[in-house]
Amino acid sequence: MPSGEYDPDAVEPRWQRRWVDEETYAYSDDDPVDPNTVFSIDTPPPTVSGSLHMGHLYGFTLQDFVARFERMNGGETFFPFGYDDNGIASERLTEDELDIRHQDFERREFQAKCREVCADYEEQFTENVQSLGVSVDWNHTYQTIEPRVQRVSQLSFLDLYEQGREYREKAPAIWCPECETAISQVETEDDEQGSHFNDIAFPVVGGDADDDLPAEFVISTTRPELLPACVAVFVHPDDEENQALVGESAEVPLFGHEVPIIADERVDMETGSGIVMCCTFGDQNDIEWYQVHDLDLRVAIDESGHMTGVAEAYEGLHADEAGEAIVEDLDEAGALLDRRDITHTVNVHERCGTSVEFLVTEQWYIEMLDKTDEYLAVGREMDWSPEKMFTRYEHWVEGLQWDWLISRQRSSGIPFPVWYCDDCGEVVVADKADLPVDPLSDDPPVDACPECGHDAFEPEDDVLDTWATSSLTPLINAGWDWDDEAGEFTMERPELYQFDLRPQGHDIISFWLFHTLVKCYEHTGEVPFEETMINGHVLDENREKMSKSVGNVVEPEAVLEEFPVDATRYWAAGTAVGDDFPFKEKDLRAGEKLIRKLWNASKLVESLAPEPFPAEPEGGLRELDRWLLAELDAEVERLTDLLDDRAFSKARDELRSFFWNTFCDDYLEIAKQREDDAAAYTLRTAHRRFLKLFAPLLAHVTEELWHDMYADAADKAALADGASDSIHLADWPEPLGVEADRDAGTAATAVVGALRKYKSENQLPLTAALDAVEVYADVRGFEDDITGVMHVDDLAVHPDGDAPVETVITGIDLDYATVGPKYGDQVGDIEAGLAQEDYELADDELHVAGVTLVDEEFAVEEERQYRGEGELLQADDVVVIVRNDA
RNA sequence: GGGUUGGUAGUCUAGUCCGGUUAUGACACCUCCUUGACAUGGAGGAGGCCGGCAGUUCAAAUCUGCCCCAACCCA
Repeated sequence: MPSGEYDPDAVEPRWQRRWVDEETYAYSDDDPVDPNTVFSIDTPPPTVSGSLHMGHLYGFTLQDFVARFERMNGGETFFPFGYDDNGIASERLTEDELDIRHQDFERREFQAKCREVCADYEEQFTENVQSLGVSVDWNHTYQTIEPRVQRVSQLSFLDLYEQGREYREKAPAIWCPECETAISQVETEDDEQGSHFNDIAFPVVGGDADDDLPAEFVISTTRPELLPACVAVFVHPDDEENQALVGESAEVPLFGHEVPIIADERVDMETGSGIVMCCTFGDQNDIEWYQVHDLDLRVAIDESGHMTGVAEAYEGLHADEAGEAIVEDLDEAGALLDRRDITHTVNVHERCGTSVEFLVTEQWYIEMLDKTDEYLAVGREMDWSPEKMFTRYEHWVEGLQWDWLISRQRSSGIPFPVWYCDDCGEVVVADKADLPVDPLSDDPPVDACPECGHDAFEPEDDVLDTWATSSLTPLINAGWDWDDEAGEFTMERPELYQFDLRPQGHDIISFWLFHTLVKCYEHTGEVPFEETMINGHVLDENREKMSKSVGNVVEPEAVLEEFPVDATRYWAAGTAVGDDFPFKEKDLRAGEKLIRKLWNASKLVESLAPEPFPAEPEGGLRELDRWLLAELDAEVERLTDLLDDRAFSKARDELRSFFWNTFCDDYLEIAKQREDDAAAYTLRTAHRRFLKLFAPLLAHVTEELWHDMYADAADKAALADGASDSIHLADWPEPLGVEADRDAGTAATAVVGALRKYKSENQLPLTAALDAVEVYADVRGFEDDITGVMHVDDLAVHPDGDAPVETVITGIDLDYATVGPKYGDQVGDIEAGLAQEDYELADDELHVAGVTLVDEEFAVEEERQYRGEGELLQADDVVVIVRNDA
C-alpha cells in the first residue's frame, strides 16, 4: 500500500536491479514466436567510451517508450543491445588508456589489448544504461568485434564478392594522412579554416619571344606545397583575357617542369586570377581533370603527409612545413606576388579533423553508384518518423560521387577473408564454413593458385571499414549465418526480419541507415525495416549545441543526481520526434510533479476504495461513474493512436491533462463524498488503467504502485490482470465499451466549474455552502454529485424548462465555412449589413444585404439577462442561477 | 553556393500538410482558497495577432514570392 512520500532514490534502483535479475524483458526464443505480432527493434550500438551523455539518455529513452508500449500493446518484443567496439574509436581509446601506439604491436597483440580495455568500459557502460531503466533484453547483446559478428561481416563480404558487387582497384581515394588510411566519402566533413591565398607567377614557355603571349601569368593557391605535383594549368573557355594561353605551356616555378595549359569549363573564373593549377591531387576537381585529360601522375605527398622525392629539395618535410618553405623560396625568387589571409572550407576527416588528401592506392570498393535509384526506392518503402527526414536520405543518395571504399589500413578491425597469389595476384577468398578467418595467421583454403598453380600467397592485411560491419546489425540480431550443408543463408530468428523499427539519430542517416539499407537489400533483397524513427540532438537550455569547449555540457550523471529517472523520461517525451530540443530543467520539475501527483492520487484511491476489491455492483454504476469510464475509453483510444504514431509529446500532454484535470480535479473530488461500491469499483478500475497508460512513460513509479496496490495484494489474481511480475508485462488497456450520456456528464462538470468560479470570484472557500442553485440543463443523475462537492443546500434541476432569462441578440455569427464559398465577395456586404444591424430575422432565416441565409449558415449570438433573485452564471450552454445570502 | 528545418505571449511549445476568423498547453507572473491524497496543492486572472514585406482569396499563423535570423545537411 502506498504511503508517505514517494522515494525515487530507493524505488528506482530497486526496480532496475529486479528487471535485470528477473529477466523481465527477455525475448523468449524457446516458444515459437508469431512473426506477425513480434516487435523487433534494431537498436543503435553505441561506441564504447565509459560514460553516458545526454544524447544517449535521450535516444535510449525514446527507444524504450516504443519498446514498452509495443510490448504491452502487441506480442513479444525484441529489444537488444550492442556495443560498437570495432574500429578506430576503440583503437584510440586503447592507445590513450594504456599510453601505447598501435604501430608498436602485432595486430593480434594490439587487438587483444583493445578487447581488454573495451571490456572494462563496456561493463561500466552497461551499468550506466541499466541505471536509466530501459527495458533492454540483456540476454541478447553483441559486440561488433566478437567472433560471431566477425563471421557475419566476412560472410557479407564474400556474398557481395560472389554477387560481383565488390571490386579492388588502384585509383585516387580519399586519404587521411593522420590516421594513415583510406576513408570513404561519408567520413569527411567541411571545416572553416584560416589559410593564405598565395599569388604565384608562372612563366609562359616562349612568352618572352612572342609578342602575342604574356611573359607570365598568376595563379592563386592555398596549397603551394602542391607545386611539385602540378601537372597542368586550366583556363575557362569563356575567359577571353587569357584565351591566348590555351595550347601553350607553363613552367612551374622552383621546380622547372613544363605543364600544358588547357581550357576546361570546371574552372571557377571568380576565384583568384581565374587561372588554376591542377595537381595530383589537391581536390576532387583535380581527379576529374586527371582522368578526363589523361594527365601525368606526380605524387608529392605520401601516406603520412610528408613530401616525396618529387618535391626534390623539400623531400621528407611535412606538407605544412614544405608549404611554408616553398612560399619563402618563391618570395626570394621574386615569384611570390602577393599573400593574403583568407578563410575557406576544407575537407577534413570527421574523426580527427585532419585535412584529407587524395592518394592513388589499391582499395576494395562496394559498387553503389550504379544502383542509386534502387536504394532510393528501398528508402522510400519505409515509414519515416518524421517524414521530413526522408529528404536527407534522398539528398545523400542523389549526391553520391564515390563507390563505397571499405578497406582501411588499420591494425584493429575485422580482416578481409582474402589472400592474393604471390605470382599472378589472383584473389583467393576463404570458404564460408571457415569464417571467421584472419589471413595474417590463417592459411588460404587452397594449396595452389587456381589461376596459375603457384603455391605461395600474400594475405590481405587491410581491415574492413567499421560501417561495413555495423551496417549488418539487423542480420546480426536475426542470427544470419551460412549453412554449408544446405548451401544457403539462414536466420536463427527469422521472425525478427524485417525489423519493425530502426531508431537512430539524424546525423547518421548517411552513415548507418544508408549503409544498412544497401547491405541488407543486397543480401536479402528487401528493405530491412518497416519503420525508422529519427531523433534529434539534445541542446542546452539556450538551444545551443552542447560542446566541451563552450562548457555548456549537461552530464546525465548530474541530472540523475537531482531528479528521478522518470522525470528525465517525462522530459525526453517532450518534443516532436526528429526535432533538436533543449535540455529543460522546467520539464524535469514538471515530471517530478506529475510523479508526485500520481503517487498521491493513488494513496487517495487506496483509502477511498480499500481492499477487498469490489466487483461491479449489481445495482449498476452511477451516471458519474459511467461518464468517467466512458471518457477514459475515449482517452485510451486517443493515446493508443498517438503512441502508434510515435507522437510522444502529444501523448504525454494528453494523458497528463486527462489524468490531472478530469480524473483528479473532477472525478476524485466528487468521489471523495461517496463511500459506495460503485465509486470504489470505478476508482479501482480507472486507476489500474491509468497506471498502465502511464507505464511506458513513467516506468518506475507505475511499477512500484502496481506492486503496492495490485500485484502483491492478497487478491492479486483478480487484481493484477495476470501481470503479477511486472506492469510492463500487462496487456495494454482496450476500451471497456461503457455506455454513458457523455453530454450530461460534460454539462454536470460545467455546472461544477461555474460554481467553483463563482466561489473563487467571490473569494469564498470551495467548501463554502451555497443556499440554492437552479440548473437549466439535463444533469439528472448527477444531482447528488453536484450538491456534495459544491456544498449546495438546495439544488433544483430543470431538464426541459426554459430558463427565466431574457435573451438579447447581440450579434450574428456567420458560419464562414459555408457562407464564404457560397457567397464569395458578397461576404463583405453581408458583414457590413450585420455590422449596421440592417437585417431581419424570421423563421430561422436571415435576410441581409439582399440575400437570405438559412439556419445552418449563421448563429445568433445572444446574451442572457436575468432579473430575478440571485446571480446568473454562464457555463457553456448551461444556465445556472445561484442564490446565496451569506 | 545549394538544400532541409525552424522563427507563435517572459521562456518552451501545439496548430501550418487538408486556409474559415475568441491561437493550444506547460513554466514563470498576479489574485484568492488550508477542501478526507497532494500548498511540491486547488480555483481564477493578466500576457501573443503568429520573423519582415508583398501577393492570392470573401477569408491566411496556415497558400505563393522575396527578404532577414538560427540550426543542421551537402558542395
